[in-house]
Order: sequence, then structure tokens, then C-alpha cells
Amino acid sequence: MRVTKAQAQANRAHIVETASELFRERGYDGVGVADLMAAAGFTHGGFYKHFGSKADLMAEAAACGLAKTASAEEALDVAQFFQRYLSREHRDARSTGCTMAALCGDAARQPAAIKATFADGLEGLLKRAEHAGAENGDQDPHTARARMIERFAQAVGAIMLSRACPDDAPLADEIIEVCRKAIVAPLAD
Amino acid sequence: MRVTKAQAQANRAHIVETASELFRERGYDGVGVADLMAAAGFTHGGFYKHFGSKADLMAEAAACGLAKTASAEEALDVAQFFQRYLSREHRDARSTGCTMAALCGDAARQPAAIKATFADGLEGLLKRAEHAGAENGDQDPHTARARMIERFAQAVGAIMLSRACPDDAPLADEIIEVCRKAIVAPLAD
DNA sequence: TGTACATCAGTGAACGCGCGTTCACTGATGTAC
DNA sequence: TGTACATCAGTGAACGCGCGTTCACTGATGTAC
Repeated sequence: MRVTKAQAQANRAHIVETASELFRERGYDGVGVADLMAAAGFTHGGFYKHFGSKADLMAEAAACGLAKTASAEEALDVAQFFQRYLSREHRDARSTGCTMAALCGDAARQPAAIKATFADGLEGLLKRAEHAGAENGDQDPHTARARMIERFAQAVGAIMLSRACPDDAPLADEIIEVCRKAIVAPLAD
Repeated sequence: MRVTKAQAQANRAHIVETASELFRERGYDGVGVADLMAAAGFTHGGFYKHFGSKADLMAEAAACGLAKTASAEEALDVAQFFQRYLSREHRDARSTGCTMAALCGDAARQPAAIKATFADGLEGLLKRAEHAGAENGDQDPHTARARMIERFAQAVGAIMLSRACPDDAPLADEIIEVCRKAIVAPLAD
């Protein structure tokens, strides 16, 4: 049963978004094409009408997820961004949280196309930090960029280490809280 | 063809060590039981004479790999440890590098037994940092612990983000270098 | 110490299963007259 | 605008393949006498 062009396009976008969330939750190898299509409300056979392969979708889903982190960064100032990033809520919300934190371990073993998507996402984050620092006039772009790299690496590391701990381990919360203070406190000055 | 008890025990240890390296290189889902046994010099059938399941081996291999990071930390002072940790050599040496950096993304999706192994490994790292800080007399244990959490989260995040970039991306090296300076420079005082 | 038997580490074929992908088919949509 | 035909998004069965795991078998090791 054929479907409107507009509907088909909307369905495709919905599949990408669903995939983006499922991959973040379970990893690239943890989600099958059939799982994914079922979660989006379709049967698996139609998948190849939209995508050349599972790998193609992985790249699109990564780009889709990374764009969300980018818009969150743009909407908030640096302190607010990291205040939310380094929270238990973010750590526990794997499927809707940062794609970088959820999948950068997997990305490292993926083909160059997917790695390039991650690098582009990160570069976008840094470029915006450079501009923001320049606008506030309190940092030259080079310093603003370096500070953002340091903070983001720490924030991603904290979320990932925290998620690798058992849910009930006090250490899981401790990592988040210590790193949140380390990043946010100096920004309050 | 049966084998000496001592030989069997040595073979078992060799399988665990081989697995630890292969898992770090390709991730838990990227290595099959047959791959692994072949890499260790055996056929796959004998696997279940040593281990109850692949998951059991994953836990043992994680413990084995994390112990290596622990002994590296013990042998070096803090500045030396991070100087080596945040190097291109470490980033490129996935199979022999830090298990936490190679597998904490995968660990987050594993059963509690494996997560507990990671948490224990991290706790060991922190306990030694507390003692080292106390011995030097320049930090109380609580502060030494917090500083170690901050530094280690940043170091793990930097290695993981760097590895998620394409090999030829300048950003991959930039992340490592910026974070190495951020951690090591203040320690030189 | 020497002999006979039980044990069990390691082998390689075989198992069921779920994966990514293909394909013939359906029927509403898009298009040409 | 109405009709006839081509298109193609979505369906569900089927494919080959590699996975984790099982099993009958081998033959050197360990053990009991």
C-alpha cells in the first residue's frame, strides 16, 4: 500500500529519530534492523526502501543525535549547559541524552564516515564556544576553544564512567557531582 | 589429548589475556568465541572447559585489563601517569591501552557483574591516589580523591573523543594535547 | 616402581537462533492522456 | 475533470551467514593398586 510522498518522508525521518534513540540506549550492535523498524511502527522489509544499509542509517542517526546536543549548547550559556550535562538525570536518560557520551566508544570502531560525523559534531561545538567567548569579550577564540575541549572531555568522561558503574554504586553519583563542581564553580565568577 | 594441570592453567590465563586485548581492540560484540580461541592458539570447542559462558570471560578479561592500569598507576607518579595516558601512542594502542577507555562505553550496557568490576577498578585507582596525596602531605585524602576523579574523567573522555575522530583529523591530536597540558602543567609546580 | 584404568583439556562437527539483506507481492498514490 | 496505467512505500516470507553453545571423541595425564 503506497503512501503519500510527504508521508514517506515523514516516516523516514521518524525511523532516523527512533534509531538515534535506540542506538544511544543499546549501542550499534544492540539494535537490529527488525527491532528498529518495529519500534518505529513498521515491518523490517521496508527498511531498504529508505536506506542502503544499516551502516548508512547509523551515520544519519548519529548526525541527527549530534545536532540535538548542538542546539542544546546554543540555547544555553556554558554554565547552564554543563550544569544540565553533568546531572544524574542526563546520565540516566541514555536514549535522549548526548549522542557523543552514549556512542563515542562505539564510534571509535566504526568506519571513517561515522567517525567524521562525530568529529564534525565536536568541531561545531567548539566553533560555537569560540564565538561565544569572543562575544563576551572575556576570552580570545583560541583560549575559549581549549577551555571547551577540556570541559567537554571531562564531562563526557564523567558521564561514561558513571554509566559504567552499577546503578546503586555511590561512586556513580560521586563522579558526576565532583566533575560538575569542577567545571561549573569556576564559571560562576 | 589431555594436558598437564599447570599447562591447562597457563592456557586459561593466556586465553583471558588474549581476550582482554581483543575486547579492547574490537569491543565485546566485535569478538566471537571462535576468533578469540583461534587468537590464543586453540580451537573453539575447548572454550567451555574453562569458562561457563562468553559473559563470564568478559568479566574476567575486564578484571585482568583493569589490573594493568592499576599497576601502571602505582609505578608512576601522577604527572608521569597522565603524561603517558594522554599521548598519541596510548590512543593508538587500543589493545594494550587502558581498559576503562577502551570499554567503558560497552560496560555501561553489560550486566551488573561487569559494571561492578569497572567500579572496583576505578575505586582502586582513587584509593591509591588518596594514599599518595596523604604521603606527600600536600593534600588531604578527600581532596586528592576529588582531583583524581576530575583528572581521570578528563583523561578518559579525551582518549575516547580522540578515538572517535577519523585517524587523520587534526582534532584527534588537538584533544589529546590540550587535555594533557591542562592536567600535567599544574602538577609541575 | 610398574601397570591398568579413570579423568579431562582440547578437537572439530553440529545445533538452533537471530542477524542483515533480498524478493515477490499489494494497493494506494502519482501521472499521462 | 475523469480514466487508465505506472510507480513505489510498505509487507512478510525467505536467504545465507556467523554467532554462542553442545557433544561425541581423542589421547596424554593423573591416580589407585
